[in-house]
Amino acid sequence: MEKEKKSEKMDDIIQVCPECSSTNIIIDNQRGERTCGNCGLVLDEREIDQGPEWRAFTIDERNKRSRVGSPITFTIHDKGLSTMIDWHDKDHYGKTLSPKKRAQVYRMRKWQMRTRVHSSLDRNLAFAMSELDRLSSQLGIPRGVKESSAVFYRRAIERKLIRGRSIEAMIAASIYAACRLRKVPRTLDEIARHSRVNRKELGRCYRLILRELNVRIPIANPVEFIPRFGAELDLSGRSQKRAAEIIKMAREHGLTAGKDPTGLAAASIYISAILEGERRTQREIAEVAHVTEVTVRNRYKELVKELNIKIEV
DNA sequence: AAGACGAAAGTGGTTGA
DNA sequence: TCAACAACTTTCGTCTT
Repeated sequence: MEKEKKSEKMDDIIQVCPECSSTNIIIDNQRGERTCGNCGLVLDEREIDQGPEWRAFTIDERNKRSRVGSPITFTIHDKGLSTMIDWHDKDHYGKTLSPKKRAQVYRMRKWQMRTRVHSSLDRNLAFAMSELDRLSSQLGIPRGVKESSAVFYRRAIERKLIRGRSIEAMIAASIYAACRLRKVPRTLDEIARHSRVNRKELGRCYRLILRELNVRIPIANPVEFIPRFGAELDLSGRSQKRAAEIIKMAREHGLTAGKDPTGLAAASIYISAILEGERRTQREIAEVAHVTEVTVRNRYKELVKELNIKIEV
């Protein structure tokens, strides 16, 4: 019964394809596209996902988890879920409320405000989230990672780690942790530069988060830096791929332990760029990798020697 | 003149007693 | 808590292209 109603409604929405006037329109909820099954024309790229909110494994689960309300997000201090009581003393027909009702609504509003933003925790969160917004947009951090940062921060609050530390520092550390976890490498320096927190404090907060929240984050893999550095140096995909291969070889030879991953990435890029005939100077590479020429040099000497790579000048 | 190279001294963080 | 330690940086003079 329900289902029939729904499909009827769907038919209303779907028109004929303007290109070939076929009615065979395919809806791809995964990609959020509507395409014509006949000629392949994409009709609409931003179809609203009408599927359930979460993954469901049984039919029962699927029915229970229908989509309601706006999607929740961790980046708004109350996850976007709190109720709003509007300030007009009117009911929803537009009639003025009786004095008794009005007093009641007034009290409700008052408590609403008190419980919502005015508790110290939420004020903290509200401030933290605006800082998160600012930082992540300056650093160009993708949405998913931003959400992870928010989750870290919330957990940090739960464990009472914030008191006595600056919100800015903890937010910055949360972002760094999220970046590491989600493999969107940003260095401590980069984050420190955009926040008012110095590197040292940031590092301390980061380690605190790791320890107190029991997060295991794999050590940064130099390979993850290659696409970003490569793009900044305007290197071809071939060179980047080759650089990644060099890193892999280096790891097999046990050359990566204890070394600065950005330095390794820089050295492998230097080598691969030469091998692919796209030579970049050590200084250029050192600059985008935020290490010194000397480090690039040392690493690359080491790699060339240990891996028997021959470089023609 | 710019880039590459390497030595020497200094710095900040980790480790083990 | 402190010293030893490895990795990295800064600085600078020399060599190569």
